[in-house]
Amino acid sequence: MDERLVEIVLRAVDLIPPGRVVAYGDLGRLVGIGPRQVGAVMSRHGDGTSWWRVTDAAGNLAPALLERARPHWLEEGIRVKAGGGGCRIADHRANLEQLAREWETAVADMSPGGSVV
DNA sequence: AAGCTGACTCGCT
DNA sequence: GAGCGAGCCAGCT
Repeated sequence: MDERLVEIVLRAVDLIPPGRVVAYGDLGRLVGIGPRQVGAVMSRHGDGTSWWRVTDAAGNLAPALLERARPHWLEEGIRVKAGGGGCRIADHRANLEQLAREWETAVADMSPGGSVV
């Protein structure tokens, strides 16, 4: 796992606006890696970012994380599914095009001249 | 080197 | 909508 890749992933997470959510897969497609790799990065370096804005395609998270994420969701006005599951990602999915744009800018800013992905 | 594991996703039932 | 299986990529034993 390239540290550089880790950074651009974390940048992408930071760009997700409060009250918005994206799926691992979306993030993965954005930066050019697989969904599980996004999860792997988050697992190792997720602390220090708004990791609760990244869920699986169904709006769920690993059980342990669900507990910690819920307060954040409530605070940001992200609706959660009845039954204590995850959040309603379908109602809060971030604008991926806009996210992609901002992400490119952020990455370009952090690494002038380097080749990404 | 072979196998297991995981903060995933998709198609089928 | 929920349960299952297969595909997926990296990292660790």
